[in-house]
Amino acid sequence: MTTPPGPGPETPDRDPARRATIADVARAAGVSPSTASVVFSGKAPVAEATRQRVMAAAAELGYTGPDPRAASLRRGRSGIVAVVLEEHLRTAFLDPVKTAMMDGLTDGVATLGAGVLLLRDDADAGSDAPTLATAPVDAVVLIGCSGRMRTALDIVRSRGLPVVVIEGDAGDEVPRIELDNREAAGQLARHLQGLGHERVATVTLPFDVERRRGDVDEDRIAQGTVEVTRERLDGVREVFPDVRVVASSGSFIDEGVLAGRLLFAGGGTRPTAVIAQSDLLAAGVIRAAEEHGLRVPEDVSVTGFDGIRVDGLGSHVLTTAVQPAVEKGRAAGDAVARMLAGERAASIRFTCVFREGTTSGPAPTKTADDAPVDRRGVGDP
Amino acid sequence: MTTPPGPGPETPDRDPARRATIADVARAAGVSPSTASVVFSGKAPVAEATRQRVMAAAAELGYTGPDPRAASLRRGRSGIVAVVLEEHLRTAFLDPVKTAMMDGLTDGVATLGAGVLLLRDDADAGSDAPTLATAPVDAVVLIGCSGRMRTALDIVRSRGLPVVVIEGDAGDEVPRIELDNREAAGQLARHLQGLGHERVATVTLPFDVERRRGDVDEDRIAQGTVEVTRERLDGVREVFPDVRVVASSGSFIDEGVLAGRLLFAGGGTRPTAVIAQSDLLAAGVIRAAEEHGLRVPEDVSVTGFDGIRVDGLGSHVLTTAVQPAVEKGRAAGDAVARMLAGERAASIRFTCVFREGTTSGPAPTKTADDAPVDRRGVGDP
DNA sequence: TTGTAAGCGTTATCAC
DNA sequence: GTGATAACGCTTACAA
Repeated sequence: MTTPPGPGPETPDRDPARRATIADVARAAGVSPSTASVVFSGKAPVAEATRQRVMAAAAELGYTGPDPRAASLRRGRSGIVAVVLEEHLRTAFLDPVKTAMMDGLTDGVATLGAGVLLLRDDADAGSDAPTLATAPVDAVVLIGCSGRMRTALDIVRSRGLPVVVIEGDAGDEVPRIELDNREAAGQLARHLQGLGHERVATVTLPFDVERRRGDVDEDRIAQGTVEVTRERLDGVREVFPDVRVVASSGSFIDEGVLAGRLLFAGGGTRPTAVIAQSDLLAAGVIRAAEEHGLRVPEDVSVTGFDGIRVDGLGSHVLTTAVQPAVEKGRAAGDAVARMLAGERAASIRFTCVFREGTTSGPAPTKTADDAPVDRRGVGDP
Repeated sequence: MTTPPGPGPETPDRDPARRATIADVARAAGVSPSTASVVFSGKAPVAEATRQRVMAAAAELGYTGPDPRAASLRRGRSGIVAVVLEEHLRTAFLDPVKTAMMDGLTDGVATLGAGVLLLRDDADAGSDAPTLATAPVDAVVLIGCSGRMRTALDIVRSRGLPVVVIEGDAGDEVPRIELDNREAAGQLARHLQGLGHERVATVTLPFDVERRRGDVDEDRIAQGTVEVTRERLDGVREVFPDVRVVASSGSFIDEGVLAGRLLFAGGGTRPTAVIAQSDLLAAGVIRAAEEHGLRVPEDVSVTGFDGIRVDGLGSHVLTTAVQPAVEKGRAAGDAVARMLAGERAASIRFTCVFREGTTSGPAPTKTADDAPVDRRGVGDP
């Protein structure tokens, strides 16, 4: 009685305003829902004739495949991996290293059949944007290591989601993808030492969420929460214990310029070599040096870190530690995949490759107590 | 009978290996599931005492809130908006305009309580990554206008998802966010015309998915599928109908360099002004000009498009059309929000602002039939 | 190869 | 303010 004897299956017993469901399709095709489901998932063999009938019915009803929401509830998987960045997207993607990493990551999770949901670690109570606490994700990748990462980590753990950390320490339970920051930085420092440099300064990434610029004292170093910064600094200090430490507020060319001005314009003794903790910072330092009439590498050597292509470096080739950024991302994706498969993912430590460029050279022979003359007098009143 | 008289609620009638559900919490708290649900959603008033009991039970059971998958099935919303990019992520995020747009977009969708899922328009059958066809998203934002966008559009429409297009034409049904490309380009051209330029070339974005570099003939222009490219070109041709057209394969400084070399090294007559369709291209053109010993703007004027900050431009300030990239993204987010709310979102057309910089100047006075001498002889054998 | 049936964990609705 | 009930749309043992 509920099904009026209409002129065929094209008059099914359902509200036409409603979207068709797989049950509708099955009914129209005269098969069971499970068969229809299998036709779409391909998880079991189906007779070709049956398949055709189901597809035809689907086309007829405008059914375009299983509702992902229902499927993910049933399967217990959403096919989405959250990536938690510690900053504004614009900022995150300004950093070529992060971009490369993201690329590897999307690759990595794609093999697992997942997509990447961008999340910020400060998207909290205020807005009702999907947070780590509410997003339908299967796993989480944490990038960076700000203080807020602890919060993120707590949420993730209480949700019981697999998690991988890139460049950060989340305890032994959590697999991490890291770099031999200390060793690579040490190598750069030794390179400069071999060239005879003694008055060396280093321009670092931020030490903490405050991201304050300028000279840094021991206290702040000790209290720093950003692992990478400290590791790279430690590597340098092994070689140059008394290195002057200037912090930037982020990995940008402009920040490098600011730090460089501080180093070169200041009245004190100028360094003959600057070890920047990123290529972008290094590019800025070089620019600042040139602003002050200093030649690179004749008057001052500058090294970077990352091994990315930096625009605006002119003909310089940066002496730097090349890190496998894309691979790092891919490794994170793989680790997530493994955890989702129930395996235990191990932490991975990647190795940087030292690359000698044209921005480092022999230390200038000392003429006086001071550094080379500022040929353009920019720093003078 | 099913609940053994254990020593209290901490011995609930459930498999302890399973994650607690809201039903478990409700049972432990001695309330109904609906009440427990309301405690978490806050969608209805609950007595404080009840609330406390539920929260306590949740804490006890390690329940951290509703399962997003189940909630999204029930609600019919996943809180996720897909963003379809026409390229590799790394490539997409290399483009400052896109990054800025993405930023605005995440802002825009956040007001709606949604996150952004990154999708590529070629992530198809091959892998089983979540595609437009299978991702649990509430709405879709299409960026760009490659040929593959049509496919994406078909999928989206058959799924009945709200969709917004940024910089592309998807028919009148689909709200779009666009720019006054033609007018803005025309303005730049008139600016150069006013400065006396006659031999003008333009370096364009790609015309089609092939992205072939080099001089372009009428046929290819006519067959071009990329709206932006054509619109900006049209604007220029209104003023300079015979402009030489050189296509790049993307908005990159390097591409600008290649195009610039073609223009400046070639034996033919050199342009006195180059209208690049993006700031990055313009930066490359400038670099190429300087390679060839040409001064900007004395020997050749160069204009860009976008108004982003370009690193590596030295002291130049680009003459360009400044587009409101972040606003575009936010507008897309807003449009999606409106559509999700059942309203009909209108298309929006943003306006660029002409900015005169230091890279454009009066046309050099003609000395011979040829362009200024290549002072460094780079182009000579 | 196909069908039956039992959920997946929530939340909207409505009655109390 | 709280509770019973019925979906939401699908998948997958298991049985036939």
